[in-house]
Amino acid sequence: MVDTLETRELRYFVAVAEELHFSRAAKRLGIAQPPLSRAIAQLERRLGVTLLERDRRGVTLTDAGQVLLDEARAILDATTAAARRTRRAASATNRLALATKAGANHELLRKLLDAHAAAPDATEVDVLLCGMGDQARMLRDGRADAALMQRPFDDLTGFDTEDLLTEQQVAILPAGHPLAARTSLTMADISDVPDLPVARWPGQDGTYAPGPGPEIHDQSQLAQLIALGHTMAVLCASSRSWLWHAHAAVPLTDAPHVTTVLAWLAHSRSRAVAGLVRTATQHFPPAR
Amino acid sequence: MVDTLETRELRYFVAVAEELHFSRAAKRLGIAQPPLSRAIAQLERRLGVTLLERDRRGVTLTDAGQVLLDEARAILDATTAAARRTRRAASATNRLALATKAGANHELLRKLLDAHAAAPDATEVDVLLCGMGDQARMLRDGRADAALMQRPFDDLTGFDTEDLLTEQQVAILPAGHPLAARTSLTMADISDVPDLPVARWPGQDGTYAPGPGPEIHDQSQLAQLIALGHTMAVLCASSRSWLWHAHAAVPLTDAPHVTTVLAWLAHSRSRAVAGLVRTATQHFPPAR
DNA sequence: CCGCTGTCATACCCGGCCGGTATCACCGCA
DNA sequence: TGCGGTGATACCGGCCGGGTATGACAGCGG
Repeated sequence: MVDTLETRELRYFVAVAEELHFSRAAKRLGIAQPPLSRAIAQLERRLGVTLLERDRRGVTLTDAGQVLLDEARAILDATTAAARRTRRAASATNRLALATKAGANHELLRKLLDAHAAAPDATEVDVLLCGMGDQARMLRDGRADAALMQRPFDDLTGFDTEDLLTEQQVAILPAGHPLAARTSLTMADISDVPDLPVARWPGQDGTYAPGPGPEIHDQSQLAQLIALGHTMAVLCASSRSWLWHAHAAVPLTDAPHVTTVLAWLAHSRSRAVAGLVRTATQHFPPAR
Repeated sequence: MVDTLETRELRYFVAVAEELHFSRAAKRLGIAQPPLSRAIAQLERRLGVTLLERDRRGVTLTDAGQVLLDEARAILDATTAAARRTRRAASATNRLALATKAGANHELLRKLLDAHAAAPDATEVDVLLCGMGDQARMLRDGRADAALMQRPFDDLTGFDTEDLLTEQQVAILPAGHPLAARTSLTMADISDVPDLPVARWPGQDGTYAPGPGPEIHDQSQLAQLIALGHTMAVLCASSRSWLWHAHAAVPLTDAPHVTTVLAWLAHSRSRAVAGLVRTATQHFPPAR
């Protein structure tokens, strides 16, 4: 009845719960099937709960099993994150890993880094470029100490944040398109333009929502497709910095504003992170 | 080099890191000292990091050790929470544990429970009365599924919330006191009243901030002390419901408003919680 | 109806690891 | 220079996790 879930048990359970098949899970874990069955049975006995319903035709998760699956995944992620953070704290002492989207926020990042470098207690900053919402993952799994993220696009739960810059969104169009001549547009104007379907970005699970527009992986690809007149995109105003001559940016009056924030793990006790946050609050509009 | 931190290792490390003394830690863990030393050494070898500096005159934590201590505590809490949630999911199926402060929010709680009971998919609700910010702990460690908490007093990080009721704060005074005759007060009016020092509540770590006022443990004690004319307190307006004739409540014009919120664990997948949240959003002012 | 296949559970053995006791190396101290 | 007290080391025994072999059982095709 003691509630000491060993991570080994959790690893085993997650494997079985994901495969819903003991033999496959055992192979995935690199062990034989009987020890796996025994380990799961032992876990169930210790918890006093049946986690898996095994009857003819396969294995299914019980409600309790589903709960434990979610919890176990979180715990296992936390352990690997803990190991990484500990190693980083030992090796990269007095360094700070800042995750940011590749190819955006040049000026903002420059301004932040310059301000930080000028601070008296400046720590070295390693900038980690990552794509499309990888920042949250890197922050959570301990590879980064802080990140530049965007509200309302990114999932900020579990993070503390400091607002850095709020900006309008703009439509990026081929320069020659009729809509590019307008001084402003609305969301209604740009949805369902037959010859310019809006580009689709992957969601945070890596899949694409259905739609007519092309599937975009990175910014250079997007720039190319827009210049060719195959698509258009909605981006925040600072994206203007990397536009080509073949591009046009038109403000969107009714699109939600985008706030770039400095994010870090809630309850962080890192002195380096605290220093960066402090310079950020000092060099960017402190309150709304 | 593999990053599989076993919870046993983490338990051991936390004990040593907290005691800063191998023998005491071993006694606390119920094992002998040599296996403990070996386990810690093994953990350090596997991580490739020295966590503890042992030289003459005791043991101290390295920076990396401090990082791992924080992480390990969180992970261990998560495992016990996981065990509890799993057991509750199996036993109290289709029930829901709602944590709330003892002795507050009578009307609000009644209204919420009535609305929930009237919903078509009503699950049974177990109300857990707890004192002074225990709600957050019970939510985090899996003893409760949802809680009534108050912004800005309670630490809501890690929770999703739904605002239920925003109210003014009032000063609760002895009925006979001169200030009780006023129709409104400001924070300046009530600070530093020599004969009525403001009562002190414990912080979320259980300690009291220094000050002249009496240390308060619960509401009945506070009521008694106010009625005796020994202290005063600042509470949200709904506290009027339990006032005595010997009490007087005067609105505070410049105190921050208090919002009572329904809180639950972010990323919760519980159907029961979702149902309660749905009825809450329907029966309380949906948006500001 | 009967093997055949594939599932998970059971039985049994073995080796490694965890925990125990005994001891050492070292330091501060009287 | 003993003495108390620290953590580290040496060694041993039992337990438990992992392996192989096998069983119980269901679905299925002949």
